[in-house]
Amino acid sequence: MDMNISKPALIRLCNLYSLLEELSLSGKETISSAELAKMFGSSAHTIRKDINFLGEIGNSGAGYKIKKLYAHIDNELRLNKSRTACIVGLGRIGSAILSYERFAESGLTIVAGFDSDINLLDTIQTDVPVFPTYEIPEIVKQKNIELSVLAVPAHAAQDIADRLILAGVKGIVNFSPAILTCNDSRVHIKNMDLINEFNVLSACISLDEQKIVDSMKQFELENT
Amino acid sequence: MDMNISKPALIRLCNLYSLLEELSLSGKETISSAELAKMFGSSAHTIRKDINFLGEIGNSGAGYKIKKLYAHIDNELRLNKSRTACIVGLGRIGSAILSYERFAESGLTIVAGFDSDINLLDTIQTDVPVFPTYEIPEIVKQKNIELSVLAVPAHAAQDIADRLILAGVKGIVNFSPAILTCNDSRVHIKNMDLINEFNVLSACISLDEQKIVDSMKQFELENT
DNA sequence: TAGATTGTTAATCGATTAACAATC
DNA sequence: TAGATTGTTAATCGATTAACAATC
Repeated sequence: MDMNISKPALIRLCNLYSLLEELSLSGKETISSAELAKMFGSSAHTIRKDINFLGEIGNSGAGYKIKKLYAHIDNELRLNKSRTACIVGLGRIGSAILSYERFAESGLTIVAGFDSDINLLDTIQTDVPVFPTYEIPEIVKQKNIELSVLAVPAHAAQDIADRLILAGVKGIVNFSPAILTCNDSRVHIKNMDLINEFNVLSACISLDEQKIVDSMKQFELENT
Repeated sequence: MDMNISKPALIRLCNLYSLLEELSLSGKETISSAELAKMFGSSAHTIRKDINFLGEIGNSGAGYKIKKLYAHIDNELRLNKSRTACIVGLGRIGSAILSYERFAESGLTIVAGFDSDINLLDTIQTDVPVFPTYEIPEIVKQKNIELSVLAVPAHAAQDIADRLILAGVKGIVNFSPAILTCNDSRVHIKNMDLINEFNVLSACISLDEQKIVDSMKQFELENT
């Protein structure tokens, strides 16, 4: 496998993976890059190129065998590898994720929840063991936790992230409004702040609106 | 303003915007592109280029005035524009978002929740008015809803998205596992499926691990 | 075989980085 | 003024798209 796969390509492959999972349940056996492209809103070129990052898969001239391609991506990107994760911050969002059923199907297991509020830890209803935040270093090492969700207030986010990383966490999905950074290239952070995402969408809409206004002005100018 | 701003640049500007909001509260008045880059994990070049997409801001040679830059981004990207949003799917994630306090600070107002389960609508505790899913076309038009969160099961996602778009929604934040597509370039969709994000992180970690294994093999090869 | 479709190289496109003149 | 820092053009880098030969 080519190691220098690009980030966008890697993301597309993970999306493809979940699409193939669905398709394999539908009974369909083979699929062409053109069909996949249509379902994806990308191009057949891109899909073939992405797949080829993972090395030869064969089937040239006859489309991809869905189950074979699925297993190939699974195997090359090690998506089947089971890893353990924790949730830090058990407010509304955090506790919703804590009891998210879909983790079971994926290779991921949530093995711990953390919160700084001891009363909350005492009253929370969950099957997952929960701990006070100060036990992060101990528990993360003990349970060999590699991934974490961060759902704490902005002011606490970077500090908690630093502690998680120090304890050995390699990947963080950050729902808090703080933009986390880490200069260790082996730690991967995905910032997904809802308000920020809405701001991006709102800006896209505003730019579209502006384009319409501009083209109307242009039209007037040409017709006077 | 240059209309052809790139998507990555637009996202960075929205991030910068929320960073500037924090900074303006800290009492600091001026900041250089180099300082911003450090906080961001990007380069000073990129930051200056991004800012210049929005047109002249002045202050050449003396850093950026935090409040002025904040207001400038706000104004040019119309982030201050108040828009209305709805949440479709009031399960754990959806209802957590429904009562997310931070919306109040942003220009966004959640004006409706939707779910197909009538019993749930009857018992849910919230100040936001809730409606059955089949009322989407009516309510979206009536309340002029432009943005939506989608937190429904995968099998329902594309159908609901189509209905939202038909009724006039221009931006969707999709928490469901389905990868939504829409060929209308004026509709903006952000897919943020948690399992998929974890898969991407997991793949990144696996590739890093593979790199280490490979470099060890290389080392052995060179020393035999 | 003929048609369809992949694999892979080449060409284009776009974004980031570098450099430096203009400016405070 | 001198030092610092932006604004903007040019150079590099990387990703996507196109093209076509290889393959089923």
